[in-house]
Amino acid sequence: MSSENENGGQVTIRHVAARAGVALSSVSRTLSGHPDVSPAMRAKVEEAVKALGYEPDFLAQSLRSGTTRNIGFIIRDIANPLFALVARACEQELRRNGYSMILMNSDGSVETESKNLMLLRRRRVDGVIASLVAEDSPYIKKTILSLRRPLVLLDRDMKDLNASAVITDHYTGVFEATKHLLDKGHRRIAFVTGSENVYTTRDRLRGYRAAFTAAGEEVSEKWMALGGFDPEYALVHTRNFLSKNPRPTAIIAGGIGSTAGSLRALNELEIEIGKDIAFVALDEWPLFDIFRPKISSVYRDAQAMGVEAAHLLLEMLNGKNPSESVIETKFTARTSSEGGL
Amino acid sequence: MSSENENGGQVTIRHVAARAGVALSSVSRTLSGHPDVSPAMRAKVEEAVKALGYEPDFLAQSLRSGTTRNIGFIIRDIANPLFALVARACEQELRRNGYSMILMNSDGSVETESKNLMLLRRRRVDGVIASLVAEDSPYIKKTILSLRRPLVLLDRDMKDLNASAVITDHYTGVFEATKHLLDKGHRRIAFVTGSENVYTTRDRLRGYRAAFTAAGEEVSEKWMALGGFDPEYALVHTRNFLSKNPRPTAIIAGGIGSTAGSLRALNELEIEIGKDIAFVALDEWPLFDIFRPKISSVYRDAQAMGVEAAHLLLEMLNGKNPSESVIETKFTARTSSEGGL
DNA sequence: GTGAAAGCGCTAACAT
DNA sequence: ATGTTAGCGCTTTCAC
Repeated sequence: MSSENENGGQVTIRHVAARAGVALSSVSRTLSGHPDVSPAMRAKVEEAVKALGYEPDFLAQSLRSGTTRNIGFIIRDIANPLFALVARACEQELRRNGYSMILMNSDGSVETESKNLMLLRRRRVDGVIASLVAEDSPYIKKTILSLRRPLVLLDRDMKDLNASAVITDHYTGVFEATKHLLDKGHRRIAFVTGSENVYTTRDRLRGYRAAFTAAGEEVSEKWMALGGFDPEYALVHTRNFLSKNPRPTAIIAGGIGSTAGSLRALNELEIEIGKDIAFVALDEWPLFDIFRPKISSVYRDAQAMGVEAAHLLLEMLNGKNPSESVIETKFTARTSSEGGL
Repeated sequence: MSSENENGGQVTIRHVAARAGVALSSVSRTLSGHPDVSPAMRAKVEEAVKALGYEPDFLAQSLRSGTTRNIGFIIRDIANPLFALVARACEQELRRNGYSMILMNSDGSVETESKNLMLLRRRRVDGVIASLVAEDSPYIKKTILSLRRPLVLLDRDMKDLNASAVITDHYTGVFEATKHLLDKGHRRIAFVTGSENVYTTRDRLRGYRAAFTAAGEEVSEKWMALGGFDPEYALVHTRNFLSKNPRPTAIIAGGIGSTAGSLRALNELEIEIGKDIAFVALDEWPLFDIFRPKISSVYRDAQAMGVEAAHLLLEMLNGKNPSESVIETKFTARTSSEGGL
């Protein structure tokens, strides 16, 4: 089973050829399933391979073929449970197709993200799947263009990139959630999430605004805090909203980090969701189903995102043109969106 | 910035040498900071590198040097929030030291895990960090021995492996948790978690048993369900325990998956933790702090585990001998461990 | 201080 | 059907 001989040195195709008493190329042909190989040759080579525990060197094969069967996967933070689900499904699907995943966190920094992309380029990955920190950095755009490898974006919308994308239909879910609140009579509906330099926020915002318009109500910038996906940002701004008079009667938190921050602020101030204030979370998290009170949410299938991303990339690796795949969202009203009025 | 010329072909050290009018080896020397390089040479080479956007090929360097600066990271499931924290911290730390992480999920299968290890070997990773599915598979052990690369185990205890390990002192935390319950008067304390073929469970069980012994009480196998870390297993066995008469007055769930399953069963039966039954969770999860009622827990610092794992591996890569690093645990009593009697 | 050449492990084109 | 050879992009002797 070992691919190293007793000397500690690696067993190469050379050793196999020597032991079998044949040429290097014959070993290579046999192993790669070339048609022109006699049964006698096959037997000799297979014996030697087994006896020596030979194992082809992926590195050497890569240098030769120009293809590594490695895929770069860049996200802001693998500890975000949504990304973790995407990553798991994606890795499984890539693995089934003979690819490995190089994981890199961009830590919310455009600079780190850019460095990661450049490193993946130097590592000659066959493709990249990425959830970019921001869409509006010319620096990132330049780095991406220099990749010259198939790219799949996760929930990002950028022009002139020749990339595929898995995008979420946030609009529908957020529209329904906002409409639900408006129908109940809420008017001061705070919206706390990351900034508009990612499609995720823009599409959610579109749904939020559209629901107000459909209800014949004015939407106010005053109740929007669109500055960061991290819990700290949501904590600070939720706190701030709640100190106002009058304060919001409902809160929509976009993403798991924002939800965590918002709920922390509410806890701190001993404001009960589903009673003192209505609350809706966009995206769900582990043990979501046993959280009490039950949280009204806009759900999306993160696993499907991962599988789709892998498929889109595999298609491009097979020469197909870039394309888009849309993941749907579903709003479900539960206890947390009651009360508040 | 691009490392490809207008022909779409890769820019190699050859092109740089040609443009600078020098030998290949001189370019290599200049770029690798060799001392014997004249300022004139340096200038010529640097000009050519910049003009052509040359970027050394990691693959070719790897083949030459025999070192890839890639680390394999194998876990059961990246979507487990604890592993996700470990992975994030580990990736950051490896990246800071010039290494990349190849992520593989073993999906709870010894066979997948073994295949993953063999693939990492073929990919010539410089080292492996792994949280193995089981310690008692001779097949896995054989595969690991054939790796012949530095290995760091996460919360696993295996002999004759020449591996480093980050292990958790579950004993202390679980002892305190069990003692806390015993002190309150609980005697039927159910313990639901994964099987004893991993150190994690064995060390927790040791703490559980020791607390009973210290209290002069007998521990009963009847209240142990040590068969799987997945929520389904915990769901089924918690349900089963609760159908007994008399039923347990307290439950300890080991791991996030088990906790999820147990809590689901309790919800289903409308048994309130902290009131109808006492509950302790081993390990915490995202939004744990805002979960209500507040859950009594045994906490460990997952980020520290990731950082430690990276450090232990880097040390071995620097020729040091394998060693162990211990992560402490801390029991905190909260609302959920009240009631039940 | 610089260049020429060998070779890391592999595959494919070209012989025979 | 099998062997010989060149070369993927790089670094490192070894000459000069």
